[in-house]
Amino acid sequence: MQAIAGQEEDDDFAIAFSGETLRGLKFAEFVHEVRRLEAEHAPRWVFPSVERAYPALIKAGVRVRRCHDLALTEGLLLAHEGRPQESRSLHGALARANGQEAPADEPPPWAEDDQPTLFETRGPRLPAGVTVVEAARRVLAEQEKRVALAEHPERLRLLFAAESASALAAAEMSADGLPWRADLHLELLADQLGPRVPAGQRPKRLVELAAKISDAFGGRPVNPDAPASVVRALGREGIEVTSARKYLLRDIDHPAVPPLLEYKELARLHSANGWTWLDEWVHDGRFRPHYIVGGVVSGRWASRGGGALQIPKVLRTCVRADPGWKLVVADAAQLEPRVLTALSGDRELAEVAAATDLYASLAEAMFSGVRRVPVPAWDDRDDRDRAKIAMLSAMYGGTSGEAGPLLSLLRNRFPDAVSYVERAAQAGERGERVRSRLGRTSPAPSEAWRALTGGFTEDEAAETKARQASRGWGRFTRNFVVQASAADMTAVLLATLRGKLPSPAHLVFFQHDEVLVHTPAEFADEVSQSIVDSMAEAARMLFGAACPVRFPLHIAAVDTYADAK
DNA sequence: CACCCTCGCGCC
DNA sequence: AAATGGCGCGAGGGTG
Repeated sequence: MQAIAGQEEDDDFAIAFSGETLRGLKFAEFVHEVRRLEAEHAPRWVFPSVERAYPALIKAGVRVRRCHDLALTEGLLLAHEGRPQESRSLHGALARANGQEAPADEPPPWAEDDQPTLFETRGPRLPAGVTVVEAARRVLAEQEKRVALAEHPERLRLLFAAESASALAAAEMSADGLPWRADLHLELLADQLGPRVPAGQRPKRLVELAAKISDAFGGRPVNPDAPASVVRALGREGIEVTSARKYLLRDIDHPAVPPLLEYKELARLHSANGWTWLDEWVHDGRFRPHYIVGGVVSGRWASRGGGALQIPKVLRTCVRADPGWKLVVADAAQLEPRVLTALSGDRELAEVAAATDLYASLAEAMFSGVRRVPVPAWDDRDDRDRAKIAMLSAMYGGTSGEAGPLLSLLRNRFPDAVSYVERAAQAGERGERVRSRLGRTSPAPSEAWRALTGGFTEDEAAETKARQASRGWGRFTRNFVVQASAADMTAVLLATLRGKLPSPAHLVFFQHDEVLVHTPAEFADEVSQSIVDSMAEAARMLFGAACPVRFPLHIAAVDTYADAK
């Protein structure tokens, strides 16, 4: 069963279901109808945009199980068809369906200066006389035609369902919020930075460290917040560095370095997650960031405001379950190399991936039987680290340091897996697009890139620049096939899990390969099992029942996020 | 003053 | 010698 829901104009809403269309509904009536139809029929709701429409429904106390997000699917389809820059909104898609020029997209809701009303009412309107239901129906039919033209329509349909469900999950997570103990956060800030100071001022501990740094430079004032100032100060001491980055400073023997490193760490805490952040982002014991589903080209999520996907490890102690509840934290162990294994069908590597610690197992496969020559540079790293470098180099395109020889070894041992990413890299170097397992498609390189790489030239410098640009895009497409397929998998995982969770357990956080569920303690085991089952289903839906690759999870039911390892 | 860029670093 | 992918954010510092 399918229901179409959208905002007609200004304050009027419409719903089409089972041959009937209700028009001119006021918001309260609309909410009532959505709730009723959801309870009686649990239809697949077709929304012009979940991101724009669903938060208002959640706020009104209504949640739905299934949906089709026309904007997200339009974006995926456009990318698949090689025109990712075109409008994905309902009016844009309708114009295209009618063979007209699509109007420009309106800004996304998170980029708007003032609060939108209930649903989005601004931006280009549908043509006069066209209702939102008619437009949605037309675009939906058009999408189905376009999907049918794809090489793997069934994979795209799975992607659409997973991405649409992810959009529901994202809106719900924003509304529910991540449990966050502001009191513990405040304690931690006072502990490390000193008493609270007004915004724009340096906390006591940073003032002390800045003084120490200046003293170590002979009393001349140095601004540790300004990298150039630090570089100049070191220069005066006869130490030449190209920047003030942490990894460079670490190797310098100078009395200013220890306080500088400590300053950087605390200044980061202060500016990124200090009192200002707490005031702005944590209310009523919840951190409520805004997630953007598919906000990254590879299909990963992005977030706007609050740095939701960069919660520093030191603050995870503030993420605590409510009394009587638990946080079930699950992360997919080494997801990307496993995805590569499944994508490439490398049977040898699949055997390696049977182990929970893939890199340790890979080290065994790569280095047992290799006579160990005592090379000094190799002695401070163990085999597991080397195996990891080899694998990451395959997935990221790294060649520096010892990555080159290690990658060669990996290629000899696992030619199927390595050639999979190398073919993707070569396609990128030629300016071709590549696809994930379910059909997420990389954008084509820019015109500037084509101009740079396309010409023939005698000029050696230009030749070098062209090759650099070409290789750079190859690294992007090489990584894209893995990262985007991992995003496919976690989208399916999220969609499946969302449907399995026992009420009132609910998702509260998702980050690339990790989910957090907030649940009454007595359901924690059931929730853990739901996550395991969802992962298994996701693997089967992406790669088929015969795929031998294991996708193990680290799962823990904890009181605080900091306790999950 | 707004705007835009680079740097540096947090996360995966 | 070099040339490891994807992000968001705040501060500094320059420009108009």
